[in-house]
Amino acid sequence: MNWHKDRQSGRKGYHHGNLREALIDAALKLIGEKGPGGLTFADAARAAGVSGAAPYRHFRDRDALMADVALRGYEAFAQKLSEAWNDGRPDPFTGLDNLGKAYLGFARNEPSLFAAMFESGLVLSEHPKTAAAADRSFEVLRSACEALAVTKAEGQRPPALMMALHIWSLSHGIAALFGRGDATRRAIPMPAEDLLEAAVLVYLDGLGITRV
Amino acid sequence: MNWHKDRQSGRKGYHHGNLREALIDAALKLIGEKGPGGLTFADAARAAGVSGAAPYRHFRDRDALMADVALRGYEAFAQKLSEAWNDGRPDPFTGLDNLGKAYLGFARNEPSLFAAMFESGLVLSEHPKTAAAADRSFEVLRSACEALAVTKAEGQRPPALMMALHIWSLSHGIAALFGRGDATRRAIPMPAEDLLEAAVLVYLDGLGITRV
DNA sequence: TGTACATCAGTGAACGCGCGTTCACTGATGTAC
DNA sequence: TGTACATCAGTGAACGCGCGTTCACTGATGTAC
Repeated sequence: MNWHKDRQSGRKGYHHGNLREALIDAALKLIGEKGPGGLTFADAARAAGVSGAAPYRHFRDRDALMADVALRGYEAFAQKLSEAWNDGRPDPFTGLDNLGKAYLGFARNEPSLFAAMFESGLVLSEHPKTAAAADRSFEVLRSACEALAVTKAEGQRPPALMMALHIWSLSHGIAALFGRGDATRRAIPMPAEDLLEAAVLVYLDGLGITRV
Repeated sequence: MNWHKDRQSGRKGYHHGNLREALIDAALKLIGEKGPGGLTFADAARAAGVSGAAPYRHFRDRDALMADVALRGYEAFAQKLSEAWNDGRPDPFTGLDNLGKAYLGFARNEPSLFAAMFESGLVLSEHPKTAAAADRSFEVLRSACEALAVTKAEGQRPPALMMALHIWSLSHGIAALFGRGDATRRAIPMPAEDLLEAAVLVYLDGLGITRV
């Protein structure tokens, strides 16, 4: 057995084989344990089982590693949101509701990715690939709002961009304040999902968008 | 001159006289420069012009210092919000609008305090005084929502707690995503204040609360 | 008013530690012929 | 099919640095008498 791969460490010997991915995984675990500020290059190397110099073959510095973690985060996020929205099936209202639940679910189930994406102090304009992935996940929300807007007669449609920014802010605020998966969550007397669902219903009502 | 106080350093000689406050000020500056994660005990001591051991006379550890900064933050925040709300004068709608603007203004003008309050990873339940101050600032928002709710006939009034949580989340989401005073802000094609004002109007409309 | 004393805020030197970064190196892999 | 060589991923030792924390200490302040 064990011809090509060391099953214990996941290494092939001198060469790791997949260090880049291993460092990202390690970073994710460290962010989960100590927050985005607790991520160090040395720690990630240790967790991946390589020497402290090895990460320099793959990332310029700690920020580049963080940006890559955030990139994975945004990609997974867009995926989850997209699945939840499901092209507005069975109907846009249900779809948007699922979208909101997916947003909160992501914040709760992937607190490390969420932190890397939104709380690591990354300047997105310095990491274009990460910024593009972030835009793609926002695009899901935006097209959902588009679909809801067109349920209204032309001329009375609210701007979908505004709707999307409103609902994004609402979801994000609830996730950041009340929907976390760690000890920094603030307690409220209801599930975050219910809070969001109620807010979105009231908001859509205010726009005159109601279930048929 | 200079009988009691060294005007240059703000010190009285061997004894600093006001080290606790000086450390909080220093911490605030450091958070502004390097983010909440960039705050170290040693740095704060250096900025306050004392030896590295001196802070231990006033704070158990770095977290205790951070909690005190956040406490000051929440106190200032409650003050600003309260002034903006102005007991619902001239009318609750204007008051709530001003309240929202004050929220965003605080996030923009006091990014260091804002970060200490919401992004430092502080566990509020471990710092009761800070938690109490946070509650007091939320209370301003809650009583504003109460005042708006009672403009509706009894029996049709939305629960003020829910309203307050919704508007808080919305304000917080907009502040965190689009309303920052630093490079981590995401660009949108409108002022954050306008975005929030529009959202609150739509939301109140959805609750059937409209200006008379 | 003066003096002796208790209190306590801040000193500065010391310690161990972990981080970031560089460097010449070594060993595995793939490929040209 | 075999061999020589280029490539390059990862090593491990080294460096300077700054942090957290402890310690016996010192000097300023206030107060009891």
